Amino acid sequence: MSDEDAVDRGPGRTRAAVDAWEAVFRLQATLLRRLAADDVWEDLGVREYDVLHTLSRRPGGRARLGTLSEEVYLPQPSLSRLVDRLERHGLLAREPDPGDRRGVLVALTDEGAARQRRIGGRHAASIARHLGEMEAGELADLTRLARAALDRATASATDQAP
Amino acid sequence: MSDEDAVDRGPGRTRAAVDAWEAVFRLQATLLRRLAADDVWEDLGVREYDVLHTLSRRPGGRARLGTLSEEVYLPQPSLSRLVDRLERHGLLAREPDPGDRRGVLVALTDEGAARQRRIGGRHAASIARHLGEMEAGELADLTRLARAALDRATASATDQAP
DNA sequence: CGCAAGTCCATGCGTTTGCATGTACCTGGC
DNA sequence: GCCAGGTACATGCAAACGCATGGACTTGCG
Repeated sequence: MSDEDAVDRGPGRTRAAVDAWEAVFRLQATLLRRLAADDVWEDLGVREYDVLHTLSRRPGGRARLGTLSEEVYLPQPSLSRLVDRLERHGLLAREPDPGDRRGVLVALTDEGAARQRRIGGRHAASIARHLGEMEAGELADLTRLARAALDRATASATDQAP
Repeated sequence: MSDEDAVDRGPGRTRAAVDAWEAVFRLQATLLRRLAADDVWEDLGVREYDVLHTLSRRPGGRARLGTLSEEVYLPQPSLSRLVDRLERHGLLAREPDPGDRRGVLVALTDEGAARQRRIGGRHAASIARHLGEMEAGELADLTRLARAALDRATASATDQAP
């Protein structure tokens, strides 16, 4: 995904960062394609499932639309329409937020929760099929390092002149 | 991104795989958003740049459209239109493939190559800014493990009954 | 209280996406 | 050489995306 040399702390430093990004990018891209291709999604897409999944791990199976928007990495207007669709399919419902009348709570219906569990089980198996070949230690290390990188990136998000 | 327990070789095995996928997915998603938000892209998008970049590392700065399509993880019709746009901007050109008259070679123009270098340099710096906080060892391990995972995933793509 | 500024979600609109299909070309068997 | 089947790219069309904006509500300050 990238090129060239740059500043910061050393020349190979940039190269190492770029290599890491490229490797992670490639891994995610091909894995996502494979997972999406696996026939586990019934009639909805990966993004739709991600919303159901995220809601399912929330107390009460509901969350504010804005919150959800950040958690599933989807811009708010896109999520709003996606919720429209899932609502039409009866998998979730909008409710007014009692504490803030501007807000909207998105809630999993029973059918939505059931659907999430069915798909979730198959999806997990699918992931295991694709990554299961890795040794347990490698898998754990990959998880740890990816989380570490995410932490660093999140931390360093504090720049830009105000 | 996922849930539940499943089969394969053990119970925690699936959990470990799911955790790894989730960590990698999150890392890529937030990093991609950050990188896309960094003001280095002039007037084109990440996907457009990816095409220029991929072409730039090819002998002659050209490749078959189909080949390119796989390398940038973009379905062929989508790439075809994306090439339309870049062609309109004068950054690349279509040429007939001399060896196969069905084929189309996509070639970087001089302007396209120059643009790629400019953006590439800034983009690399941007990556270094976001990941540079990591220790060199961690960065190298992350790269190694992501590549290993990709290899395993690619290898195990040989199933499904014929 | 009253109002200016800010937050939250929905919608208009132009662009991009991707599936399904069409057209041109290549290849192998006869 | 010819034709059936396969491959490569383009295009029609419906869906989805995302930015910019609009309308509803909240908050904080005078």
